[in-house]
Amino acid sequence: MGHKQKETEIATGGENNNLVEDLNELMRVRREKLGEMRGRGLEPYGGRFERTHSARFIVENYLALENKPVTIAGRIMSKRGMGKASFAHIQDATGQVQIYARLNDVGEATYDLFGKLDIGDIIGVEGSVFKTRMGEITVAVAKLRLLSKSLRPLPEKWHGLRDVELRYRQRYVDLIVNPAVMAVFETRSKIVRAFRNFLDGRGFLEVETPMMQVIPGGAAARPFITHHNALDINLYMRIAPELYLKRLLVGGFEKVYEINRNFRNEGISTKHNPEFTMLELYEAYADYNDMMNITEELISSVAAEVLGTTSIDYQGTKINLAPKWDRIPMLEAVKQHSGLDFSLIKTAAEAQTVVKQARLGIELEASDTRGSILNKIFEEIIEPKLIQPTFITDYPVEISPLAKRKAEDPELTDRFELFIYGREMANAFSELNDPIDQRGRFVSQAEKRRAGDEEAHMMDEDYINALEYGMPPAGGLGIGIDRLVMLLTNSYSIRDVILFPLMKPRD
RNA sequence: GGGCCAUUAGCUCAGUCGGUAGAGCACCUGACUUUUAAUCAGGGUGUCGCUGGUUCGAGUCCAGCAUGGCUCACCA
Repeated sequence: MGHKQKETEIATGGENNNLVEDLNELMRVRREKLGEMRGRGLEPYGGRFERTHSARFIVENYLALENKPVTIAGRIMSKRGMGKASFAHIQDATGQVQIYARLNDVGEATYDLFGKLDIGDIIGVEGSVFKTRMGEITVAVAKLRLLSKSLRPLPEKWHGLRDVELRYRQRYVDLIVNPAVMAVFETRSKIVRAFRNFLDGRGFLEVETPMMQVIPGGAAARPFITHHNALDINLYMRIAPELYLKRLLVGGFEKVYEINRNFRNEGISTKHNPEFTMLELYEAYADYNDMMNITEELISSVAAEVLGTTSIDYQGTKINLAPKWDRIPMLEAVKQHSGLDFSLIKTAAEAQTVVKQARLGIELEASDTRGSILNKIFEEIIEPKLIQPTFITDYPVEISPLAKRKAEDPELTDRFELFIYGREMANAFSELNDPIDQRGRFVSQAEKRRAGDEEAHMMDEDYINALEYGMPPAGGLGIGIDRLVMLLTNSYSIRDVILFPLMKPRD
């Protein structure tokens, strides 16, 4: 292997690059070509390049462009040399187009350069549009410029990059060789834009609230901790923007929303990434019924706008997103599916006994309350069955510390969650605006915390302070953007809709 | 964190009973002036994830570790 290293040293191209790297044959050859080009006065990393057309535009507008000059740029994705003429495909953001170089047309210097080009190199091409004998729309090269020399070989041309670990770790390669991946992220962008358009059109104001918080509130989750050096204090990455957005309602904003990242220090799975994107919106003088209506309209209209249909296929299951969606109170859903009538159960002790007798296979803890037991039954036996969009309403107060109690039953709240394909897609409620009740809820959460529940809410005195000034009654809604994008792009894993999902570092 | 599975060339993958490393693409050399997974002739480019162990001999068997996937737990 000694001789290989010596060659590598020679092959590194720049005069001031004396690094001896352990390069394989493929990379060594590319560096040699780089050095050779520099030696002939050709700069392999070009600058500004003005294009007149995109690949797709040329392919879709052949009649108008036949024999017309075009200037395009992109990455070489395939190459076929035939002696004194050569073909290649170049790819830009819109797709691929074939290019054709003929020795007689371009001259020896350019043809030689064309021959030296590798798959992966980025080039600019000036030429005219024609159709080959086989009928493929092609740009006949007149001038050629190397814009970026690629030093690493791309994955194979028809299997592409399959190794999921490499795909996530080196998303840039995934995007180059797997067009479907780029399409997913284009759709994601369209979905988010459609959300904003919808809300802006209804008079909502987009705002930004702190990502770094002194008290991480608004959800039950373990936060990430970080440190501010100058202040010498620990801060938490937010688990939700909720309490800040509601402070804005106190301040007088009446319709606000935020689409941004939340961070939760919990497990990673096909449905969980430590950072994920949430839409939260708040509307003063509205309630959770208004939130159900807006959820239906938002999701169905975004699907119609981005996908052109409200009837989608997710992992082989047909899902109909057209309104209206079922609205079922949790008590009723539990009664239907388990036969247990919680309206007759008044205490935690009764609930414990009844659930054990029913042999539902649900594990309970001594600390479980009537409401948390009800929720466990729901999550265990009903949630997975909610394939078509379904609102489950009226959640127990114990697991809803920020939601308004139902007027008819103070043990329940004016809250719903939306389920599609057995997954929670949205969570919303009539916001609790009674500062005294809110303080009581925080106090009982703080007790849970003391008892070891790391996910229980923390007391937030400033939030209580805000409520004491008076918050208008309001409806609030949260939608998990990543999960919605998964649904609308038929993606199996959340990692397929997040450009750079968190991966454990190598080594 | 538990269980199961995977890790071999740049990529996609074979590798039998433990006997000293294979294919396709890519790449290199040559031929070819409208090709289409271009074709034809020739060339194998490797720390078999890592560390130990068993063995005359380990890609293969055993143990530990690492990374990833699935799954359960936790969550959105």
